[in-house]
Amino acid sequence: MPKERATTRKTAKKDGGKKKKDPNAPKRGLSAYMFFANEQREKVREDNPGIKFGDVGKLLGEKWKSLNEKQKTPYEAKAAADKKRYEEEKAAYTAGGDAEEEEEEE
DNA sequence: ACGTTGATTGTTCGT
DNA sequence: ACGAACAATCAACGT
Repeated sequence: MPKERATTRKTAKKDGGKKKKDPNAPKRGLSAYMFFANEQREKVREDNPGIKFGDVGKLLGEKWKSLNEKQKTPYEAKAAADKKRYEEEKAAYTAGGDAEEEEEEE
């Protein structure tokens, strides 16, 4: 079973991240929801003037799933495109090794 | 080979 | 600035 998610990951930790697994930290790409929210956020709020995050968030989630695969397609497509972006970092991250320039000193 | 985990992404709103 | 519900992700790692 899935573990409970309290949604409290560490966002934007301190710069002095000391315990990171990825040396280059190839942040993954966005998620379909991210794109979906990017477009719906306006619409949702527009339909619910005065609505707050708590409601918008739930509203968004409901609609998100309400979409047909076809409707999510554009979002998924972006997600995939974004993932591709990440793929790049990951590639460099994996390729990295010794012949890679890296200026990260503190 | 398979499964788990962890890390991450963006929105809104308020404090 | 960040935290929290909302959802996806999915790549790397471990066994």
